[in-house]
Amino acid sequence: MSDDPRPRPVTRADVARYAGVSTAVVSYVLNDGPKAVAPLTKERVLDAVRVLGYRPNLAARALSKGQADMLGLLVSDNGNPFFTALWHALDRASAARSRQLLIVNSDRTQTSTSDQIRDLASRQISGLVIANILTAGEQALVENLGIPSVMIGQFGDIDGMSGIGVDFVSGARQGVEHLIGHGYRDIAFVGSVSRHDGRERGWREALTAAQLSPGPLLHTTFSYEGGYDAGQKLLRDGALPRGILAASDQIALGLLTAMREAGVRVPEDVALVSFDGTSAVDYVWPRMTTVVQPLEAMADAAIAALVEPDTTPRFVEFGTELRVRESCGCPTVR
Amino acid sequence: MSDDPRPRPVTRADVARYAGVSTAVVSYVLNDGPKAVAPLTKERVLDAVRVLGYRPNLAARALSKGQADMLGLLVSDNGNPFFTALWHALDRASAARSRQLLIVNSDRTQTSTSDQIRDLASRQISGLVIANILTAGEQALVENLGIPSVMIGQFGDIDGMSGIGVDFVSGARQGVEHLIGHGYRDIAFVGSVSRHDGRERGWREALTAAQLSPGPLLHTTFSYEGGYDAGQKLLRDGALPRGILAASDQIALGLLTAMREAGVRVPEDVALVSFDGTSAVDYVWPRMTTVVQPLEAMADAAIAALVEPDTTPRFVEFGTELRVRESCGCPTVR
DNA sequence: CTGAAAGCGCTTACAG
DNA sequence: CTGAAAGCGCTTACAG
Repeated sequence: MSDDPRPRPVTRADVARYAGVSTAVVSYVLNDGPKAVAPLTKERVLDAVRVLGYRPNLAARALSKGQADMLGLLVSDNGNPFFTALWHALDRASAARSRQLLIVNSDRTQTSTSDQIRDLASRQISGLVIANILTAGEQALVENLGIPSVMIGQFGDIDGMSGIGVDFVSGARQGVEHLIGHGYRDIAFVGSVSRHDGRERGWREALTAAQLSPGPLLHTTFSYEGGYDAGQKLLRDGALPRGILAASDQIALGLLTAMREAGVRVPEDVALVSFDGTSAVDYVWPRMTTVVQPLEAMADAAIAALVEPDTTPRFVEFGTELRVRESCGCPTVR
Repeated sequence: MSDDPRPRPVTRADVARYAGVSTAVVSYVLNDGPKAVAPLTKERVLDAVRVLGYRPNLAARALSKGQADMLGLLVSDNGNPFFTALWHALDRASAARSRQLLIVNSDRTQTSTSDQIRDLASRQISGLVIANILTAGEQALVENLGIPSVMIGQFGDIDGMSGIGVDFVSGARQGVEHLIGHGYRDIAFVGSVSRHDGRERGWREALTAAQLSPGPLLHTTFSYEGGYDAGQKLLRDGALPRGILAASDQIALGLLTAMREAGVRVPEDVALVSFDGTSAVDYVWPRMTTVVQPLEAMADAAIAALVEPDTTPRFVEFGTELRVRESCGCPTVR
């Protein structure tokens, strides 16, 4: 906290006066347009900017242009490591394009998601990254507001909206095929209830292709607790599968804990492969073999879609990569 | 992405026209001042707002008031779970006071911290939370800009700036005393090189008070890798301590991995206590006994300091709480 | 209690 | 190539 009153900031008018030009010219120089400026005049203006330490008032610019150089980000759970990693990647990508990210967590019980969207709109954001699932009404609101938007990490293409996704089906298949490669024959899937989640389908496809019958299928929440509960259920039911594909790292961590508490060894008794590739699964033992989502590339694509908008909605799908550690039964490498 | 052109938004003038009043009156109603409005007039205005679905343009308001209802947050590493948790808490706290958080990561190599501070200032933020260490120049810049600011999670009081901290000394003492309570006599500390970090002092004090001589002291970086390296060094040096206080959860996770790789059992051979209390240490085995920082309360205090500014800089220190799990040698509870 | 009007600091169509 | 001026949508001192 400062005792001094806020000093009167340097404005465009000060710069214009110092450089002996009009404020319009200052704008032309600073924005590289829309008019050309004579080289010498330009020099004088830039000099004035430097000498006076001028910084444009971005609120004024946003008002004038009807648009701020900020992008909104709607996430559903900023406590979840996957969203944290996603945010991190989006933050880098937007910084690279000189955009500020305004993050809004739809977890907050006080404010409805619709209100949060309207809030962002009233801040004049020029684009919106949506990292959670919207209701039809919320989706319509975004469209009505006319804010360019892109969904990221969703279960698939959603009509009328641009999206960035990952090939869940082949990613899950990669993971299951690796487990099959270890010689395991009964392989379970622990994931969400959504029928749109390709991971469940990928799991089923891989097993069917190998002429194995899909093992236990458990639906749970996308969290550590969800994985823990699912693990306990598997243990209660008796017939433990030899391998498990978890739909997220957090679920896998919960499964790991449940197994350990029951004295079931991973990977000797049950092998695990997770999905996401967040750093959290590198800190446990055994380290998790995981299907990695290329978050950096996905984030870049999302920001690019907003910054260089293209009128037609597009859905871009990225491939995944299997990162082999020890939880699947592979030997330790370091 | 939407095909429609951005619709012309409803403005204050539309509301005024619909309600049959001046735009000034609309402002008085919406801002509850500075002038009183007759109850019936107020009703009409609120009705118009509702009917037209009016939302104030916050860029215009910010320009007019010279201040946006946004707070800046300067963090040094948004990939670090501790900062993530801190951000999460600050996000909640600022939402509770209807402020948006504008986060800036000083990790980004492209932009200097000073430029990031100026960027935030040009967005007309009304306050700044600083979660990293500033140079004297950066600190002076913040003061010159006249932005109310508060440092959080620092190593102690910094003159001229408000701060929110934690009692590192007594927190570390709590952790070490717990290890001493287990009967361990040689207890190491793994932390940062900073002489301002009270955790090292707390460790020393606790041992001295118990008439024990401080065990190995290792300085490393605040990261998983830093902990891993320190662990390897301890192992190389031969004489392993019976207990270790780690200055952060991440360091402790690194130590845990190093011990495991060497076949050293935790807590049977070496007991561990960490500092921070992030959720990451609950997912490993053994779960980490940790000195918890009250992030929610700290975040509330930080935001409060900015929203209800008080002219004189103050330093507020919070206490910590020991969360006992298994890494210290205590029996499993669940 | 209400309104007309100036002002916040930008951008940009228009005129020269 | 440059400038005078209107306009963006608010807030608020001033007048009534």
